[in-house]
Amino acid sequence: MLFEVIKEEIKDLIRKVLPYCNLSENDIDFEVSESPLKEYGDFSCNLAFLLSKIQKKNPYEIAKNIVNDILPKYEIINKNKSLIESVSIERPGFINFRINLKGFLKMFFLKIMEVTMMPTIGTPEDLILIEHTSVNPNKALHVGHIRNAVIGDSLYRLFSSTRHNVKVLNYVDDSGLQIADIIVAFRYANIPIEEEKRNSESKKFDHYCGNYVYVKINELYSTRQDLEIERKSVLKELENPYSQISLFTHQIVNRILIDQLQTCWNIKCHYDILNFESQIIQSNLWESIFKILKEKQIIQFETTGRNAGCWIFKSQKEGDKVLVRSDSTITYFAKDIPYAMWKLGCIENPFEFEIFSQQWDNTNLYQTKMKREKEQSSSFNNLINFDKIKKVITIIDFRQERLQSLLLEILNKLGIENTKYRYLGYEPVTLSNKTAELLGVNRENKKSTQMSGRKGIFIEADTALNLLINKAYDEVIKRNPDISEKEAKFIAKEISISAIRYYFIKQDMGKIITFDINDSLSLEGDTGPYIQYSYARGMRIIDKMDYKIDSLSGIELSDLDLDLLNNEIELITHLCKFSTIIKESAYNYEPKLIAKYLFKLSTLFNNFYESSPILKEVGNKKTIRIRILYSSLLIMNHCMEIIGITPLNKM
RNA sequence: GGGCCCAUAGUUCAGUUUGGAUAGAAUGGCUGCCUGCGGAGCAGUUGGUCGAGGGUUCAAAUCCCUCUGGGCCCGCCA
Repeated sequence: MLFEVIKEEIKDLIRKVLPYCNLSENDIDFEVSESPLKEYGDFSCNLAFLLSKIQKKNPYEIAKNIVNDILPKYEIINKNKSLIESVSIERPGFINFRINLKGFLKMFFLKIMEVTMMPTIGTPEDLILIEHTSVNPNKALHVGHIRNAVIGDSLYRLFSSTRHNVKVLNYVDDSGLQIADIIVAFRYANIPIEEEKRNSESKKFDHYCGNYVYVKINELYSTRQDLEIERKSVLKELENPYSQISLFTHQIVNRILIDQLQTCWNIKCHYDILNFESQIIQSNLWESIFKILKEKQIIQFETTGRNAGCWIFKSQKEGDKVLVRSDSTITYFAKDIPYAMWKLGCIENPFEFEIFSQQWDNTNLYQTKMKREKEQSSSFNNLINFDKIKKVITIIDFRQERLQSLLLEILNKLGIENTKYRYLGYEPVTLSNKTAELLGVNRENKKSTQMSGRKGIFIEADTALNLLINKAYDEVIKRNPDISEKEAKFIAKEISISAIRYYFIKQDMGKIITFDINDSLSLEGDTGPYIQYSYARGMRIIDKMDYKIDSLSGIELSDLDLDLLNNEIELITHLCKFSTIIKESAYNYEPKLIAKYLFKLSTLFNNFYESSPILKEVGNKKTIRIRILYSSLLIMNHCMEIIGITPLNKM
């Protein structure tokens, strides 16, 4: 906040210079940025470089002219009121500004409440829908799914804490091929529903289905053609919600889904609504949209060629895409169209909302159900106000990017304003060679290995989390020999959640993450636990303080008191960027910016901790340091909340 | 064949959207620092022709072109 104020002041000053160069504000798009080195002052402006293009003169000469002639001649800097202390020029033509340090620090301590406050960006009126996780309900989540969930959940936290109204959706494909495979396994391949020998530690049904049943049935398909035929019939029967198969499938899906959600809840992900694909099919939304697509001639019936007998969409860029097969069943892609339109609120909502279960944060998780007669209808129907939807964000693997752009193309042709619809793609998580070898995969000359549920090549999310918990538990016991087991377990779990969430959030979404079961699960360095540790150290000081200060209300200080150490100034400067970072992160949908900011903050805080003792300090110096301490912890707390890291007082 | 993404220190990555000054972290290696508010830490040191070549520019890791290497997508699978 403060940071922006200073930047604005410098920009204002530059704007006043412009007329003397025969330019107006609209002619030129100059920039004021932080100087990379202290010797160059605090802020730099690139105006002279831009002018040199227009005036065809040396940028250094132009800068010299501005700083030495124009600024003093017209008394543009008001020394008494300004935070700008001095202006200098540097080759090859930078105009550098040094701010008045004492003035800046005074302002910080005066406005400390504003600096540490979470900025408000949205209004509760703006409804944002975020869809994430959406894992097929036939297996346990693997580490790749965690990336999706953590990105989505952090965005949910980011938008919620900046005062938006956010609802989180989780799409459950309970009528597709993957669940059909599990059903075939149980019904036609004599694979028992209950695991007979519990030789694995896990008792979770999703692990059994993903690790054994799904892999086994895929092996069987290659030798038993009868099973392939059964799969087709299962798929067909799933379209009828009252068939025996559908009812059975419903039970199996629910068991797996609950186990999957348990994993997500374990790492503190929040959801609001489960959207079952079977419900979308039942709603007959597709039929009405199909009709419109035909009427508007957005799709065509193919009579010749390899797609003969299908309804297809001819995309400008992406070629032909089948929506309705020649046997009149609809494709996965086609099902996405009504769902997207429902999310955007441009079709009448056929669903009501029913409680599915409670979740870890004591909120209700709802599921969509077909609307019943009025007198029976659920009381949760205003869960989503479809008129207020401002943004629909879908977090997906980059591999589905093509389908998403096809979807946007169709929405566009339907005349739907598709700027509200935003898909956020991320590159997948692969396994390092060492980790792949542990799973019995041998691929030489490869940098990493793609995970595959079908082939059984994956690291389960629960496995990774449990490994971390054990590792953290050992560390907690080592450091706190007298701790109760219950507390140690609690702390170990919080540490591992922070480690795993931070690990998946800090990296750029456009980069493949190569997961290594040993190297990726670190508790030191640029990690979540490091951040928690810094926070815990800070909290320790507050515990030991002989008196408590009750607020962060601003204080006025004399120049003498503001003789701070470099470490302290650096920390304060960083604190002042807080709201700027939050805004940037929300604007660009980039939670990683907050992770980066938070890590730097922790590092600066640790420096402060090492170099600026508080408890043994006295007088104003102590007051100042306590305020730095409090504001640091407060901002750390805000950022941790967004990443989903629990602040700990002890670890 | 068409399209998208990636390549920066031994390793894992920031920085590329919006060109800017001496390319930053973490980790590993080496060296220090606990009678001090917690050593999951701090300080120091080691380590880089920014995949290659060309172009634009006062200025290129960043923009443009070509090439190389790696990954993904292009199903009547989901």
